[in-house]
Amino acid sequence: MTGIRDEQTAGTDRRRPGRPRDPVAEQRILDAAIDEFLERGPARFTIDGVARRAGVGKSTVYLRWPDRDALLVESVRARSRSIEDVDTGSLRGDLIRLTTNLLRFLRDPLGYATFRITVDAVANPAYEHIARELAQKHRHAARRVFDRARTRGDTIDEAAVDPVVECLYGAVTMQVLNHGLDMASASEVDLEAHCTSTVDLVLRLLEP
Amino acid sequence: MTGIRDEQTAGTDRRRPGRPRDPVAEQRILDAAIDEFLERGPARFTIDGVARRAGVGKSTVYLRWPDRDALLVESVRARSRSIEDVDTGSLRGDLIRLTTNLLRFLRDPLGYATFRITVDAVANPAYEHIARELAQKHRHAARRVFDRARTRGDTIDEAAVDPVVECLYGAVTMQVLNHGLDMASASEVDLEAHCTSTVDLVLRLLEP
Amino acid sequence: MTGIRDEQTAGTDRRRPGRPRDPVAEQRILDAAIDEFLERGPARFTIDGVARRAGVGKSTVYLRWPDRDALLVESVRARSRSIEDVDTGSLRGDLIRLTTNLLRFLRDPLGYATFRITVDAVANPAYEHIARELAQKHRHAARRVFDRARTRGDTIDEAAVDPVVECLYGAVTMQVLNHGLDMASASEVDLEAHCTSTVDLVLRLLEP
Amino acid sequence: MTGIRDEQTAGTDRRRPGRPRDPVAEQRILDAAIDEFLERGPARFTIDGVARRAGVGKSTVYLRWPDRDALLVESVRARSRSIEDVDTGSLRGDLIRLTTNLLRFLRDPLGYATFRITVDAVANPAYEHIARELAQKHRHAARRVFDRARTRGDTIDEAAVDPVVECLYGAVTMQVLNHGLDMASASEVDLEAHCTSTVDLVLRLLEP
DNA sequence: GCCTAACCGAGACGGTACGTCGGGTCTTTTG
DNA sequence: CAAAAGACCCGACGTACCGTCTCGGTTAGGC
Repeated sequence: MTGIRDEQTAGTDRRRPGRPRDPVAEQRILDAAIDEFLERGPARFTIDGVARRAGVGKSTVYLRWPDRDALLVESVRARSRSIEDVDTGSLRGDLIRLTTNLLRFLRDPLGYATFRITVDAVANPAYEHIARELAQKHRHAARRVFDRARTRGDTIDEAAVDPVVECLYGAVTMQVLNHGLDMASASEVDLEAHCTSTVDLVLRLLEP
Repeated sequence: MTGIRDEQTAGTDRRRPGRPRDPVAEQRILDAAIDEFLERGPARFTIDGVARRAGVGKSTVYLRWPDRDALLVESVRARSRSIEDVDTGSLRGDLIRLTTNLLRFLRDPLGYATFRITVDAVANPAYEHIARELAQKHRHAARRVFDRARTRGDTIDEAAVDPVVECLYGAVTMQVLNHGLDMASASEVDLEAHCTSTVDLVLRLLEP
Repeated sequence: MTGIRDEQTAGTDRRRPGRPRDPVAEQRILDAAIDEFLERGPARFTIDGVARRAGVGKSTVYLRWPDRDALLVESVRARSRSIEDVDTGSLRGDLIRLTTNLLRFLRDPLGYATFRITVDAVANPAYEHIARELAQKHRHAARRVFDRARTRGDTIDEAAVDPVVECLYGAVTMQVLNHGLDMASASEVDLEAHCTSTVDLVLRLLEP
Repeated sequence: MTGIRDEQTAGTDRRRPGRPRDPVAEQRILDAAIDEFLERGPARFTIDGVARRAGVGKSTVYLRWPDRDALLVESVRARSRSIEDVDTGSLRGDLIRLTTNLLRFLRDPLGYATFRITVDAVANPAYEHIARELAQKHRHAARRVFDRARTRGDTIDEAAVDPVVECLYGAVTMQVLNHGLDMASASEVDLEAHCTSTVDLVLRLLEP
């Protein structure tokens, strides 16, 4: 999946004329952007600050990203923990793992930033791309889990699959939204326990 | 619930000395703020713009709201449809109505704005108040629905109530997030149909 | 003669509501601009630098002057020695004084800057105003000198007056242009001596 | 007189190894520079613009001229009408021709540009070379005129020669400065008439 | 017929300044 | 004597050039 970053090579792998872009600068900018983001938050995230921190001219930044928002999205996207696949051997285990992963993701500053951007995307077309990408990732992860369950011979009420996934993801999101500030110090164990109980509850809906 | 707005008269109806506040200014600012918000979105919402639009000096705004975020919150809050109580005579009917209301709320620009502010509240303490208020409203609405169900003699698995509500609200939120851009033209009937099927699904979880 | 500076009160001496422009800031900007100009020259003269030096925000500068050129012109104009009237009792004395003044003016960095701006004015309309003003001043000064001569009863070839003045001013300008860099250390006495000899020469042209 | 342009062959006419410079590029750059200069003026004259216009890389420009100012000077110099010698058979005729030539030169955009550069040269050492060169040309032209007059047996007040030339050149310059904008449409005949009357006036100063 | 060196175009690089805009404060006049 | 108006300082925005640099590729003479 390509990023929002302006692509130097458009539709061709042929080398473009002129001095090639410095790949080191690219990484330095992204690193600086992450630091800037984590230190100052999304509102006080500044192109000037990123360029200064990266030891790079502003034009070098603007050559790659069209504006502040694009850099913000890209830098967050580049670092946010991806939703890796899970395979615990059972549908229940997979769903618990999946849900816990999402909860962990949302409680991480970068993950939550990604979520915020996703939320903004409904109103801000600049963010649409990253939003779609994230939604797709989550859908794919869920699909794989259920595909494996079917392969194992589990009997599943197919009509319930999509709504159940929606409920699970939604319940986790609600958790973070409603208790985000209070559960700041919740332990990993608590997270998993909560996810387990939620999964055990909705699992009944999948029985035919 | 009072607003965040600075109050001039604190506990007394006695006329305060000095020039009285322009009673019209308040409303003109709020109206202008709403317009500004709807036209330019939350990120490009500016005090300068609101003041200009309202035909008012910036300090007139700052006299009433401490900063940009406070005005943004207040103006959105003042206009966003509140979650009114529902009573259809059955738990199922109430939940369908409740869910449909939330879906409608989130699909309205101002309602969605309120949601975005709630999301930002996790990172921005300035928004904490409105976020808590909204969450509380939703919780209360749900609680009333279930209280009435108990009064009617319905047998409910009490342990499942909170998770089920969380799932319902979460599922609706996921709907808007994932299909927000695509379902722009979905009809009212579709909304209700979708909510009905979701409610019918999770309703099984409440049976003891 | 008013400057190019944006006028706050347009067509009325009535005090405007709101905080008035800080007259101190005005002067601090002009002083800083002069310093900036003298230290770095017209090409490296910078609004950022002036604002920094004056301890003033850039917007405070842009509130008064529309752009870099306007501030440059105004600051130079404000300080450049004006062509004061001279009255030595004789036409010859007056012309020597007038010519020496112009020579001194042109050899002073600010005066020369004014001259450069005048030269640029032919191509750059932004400078037209100051150019016309300077030319007019010089014309008036010469006119007064000759008016007094006529009053004293001197017989003058009227047809020669304008060309002679043109020659005198032009000769001085040529001096500065051609020897500007070399005569950096010329003394005041030298200046006057040179002007005297030129005046004595062209004075013959005024005899009827 | 050689230009400021970097010379490829330093002190030897021996062919240097490597690819020789493209002689066409040289001319294309100069042409583009002239166009750029005439369209945008000296202040907004940019190397980027010249290179773009000439269809040439920036390095090709910087290989030949050390910086923006040098290219500006060279391009103007290369095109500005040179002060050719004049020989009409009489001192009066020569001076009229000389003066008219200068007036025409100054009223031409490129000629005036050269003059502006000369004026800037007093403060900007980068322009010193072209300024000296122009002054020298003018001095030589005048010297030749007077040499021929002496050869023809004219009796001339030698002490008055230099000041008179200074006055003539100066008067023409003043003309352009003061009336530059207004006399835009003056005809060739008018120019010559004005020069004639000025020459006729100052000619008296040369009689011993 | 390669080798080497300088040129060519293209364009990225770190900088600096531009003129605009917005946030939140401060200083006047107004009611 | 507080409200209102608007100037204040600050600093980021995105753009445009500067003069330098690094590419891939071209064009000659020397070997």
